[in-house]
Amino acid sequence: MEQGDNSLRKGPWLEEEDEQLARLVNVFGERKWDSIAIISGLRRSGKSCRMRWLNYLRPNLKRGPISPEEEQIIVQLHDRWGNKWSRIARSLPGRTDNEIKNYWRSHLSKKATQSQEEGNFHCNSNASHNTELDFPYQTENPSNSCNLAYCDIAQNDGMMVGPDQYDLWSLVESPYETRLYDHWMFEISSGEQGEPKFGGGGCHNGWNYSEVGESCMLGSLWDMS
DNA sequence: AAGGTCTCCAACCGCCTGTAT
DNA sequence: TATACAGGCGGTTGGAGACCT
Repeated sequence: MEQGDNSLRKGPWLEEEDEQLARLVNVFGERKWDSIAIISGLRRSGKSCRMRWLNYLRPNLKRGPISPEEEQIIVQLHDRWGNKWSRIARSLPGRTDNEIKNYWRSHLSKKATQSQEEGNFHCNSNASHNTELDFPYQTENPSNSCNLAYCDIAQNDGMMVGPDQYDLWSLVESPYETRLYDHWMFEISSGEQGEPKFGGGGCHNGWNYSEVGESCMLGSLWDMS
């Protein structure tokens, strides 16, 4: 599908293209995709570069089949949010929205249709109140009411990690991170028990949380510093 | 073994939103 | 405030491999 010298390349990525893109992203970060596309000399669109990075090259991506636990989470969150794949993906570190979308279409949509016809496919009350299913990254320590919001922030910054893998305090080591941390702690402490400050927040099993990630993203905070 | 069909998934497309000027 | 541009998102497509007849 290549034409003249000025035409953009399409189709599968070559190994050399992947390497070149990864180099550029490591230098410039996950932003300015059009610029990265031009500088790289890959003759790919910025969108194509972004897609390739997010869905394939990004570190910490999980490979391999979706586990039954992940499937359960997908089903549950889809039941709650519908086709909000990127939002669902935020709850599954290492999985991409594209991957989840594909998995849903190929594995779960039929199941859902069948079960709905049988009247038993729905987020049942047991599942919807199961903290582990709702919030898979909750740690063993319930005294830390920040886990959920913290996890969401990490994912919004493209760091696909859970609290058990990530050093919470490393967030406060640079100026912008300090602002993020201050903002985050403020939002957390502003939420009242059982009364979420943001739409996605709430109180589960005595835990208080708010989905700070939706209103406080690192990208915008960078610009504040 | 060969041809047809199905499944999966990487990649593209177009629309929408947010941000910069 | 208006406009242009970049990025994000969900829907769709096309190709490769698996499976079936």
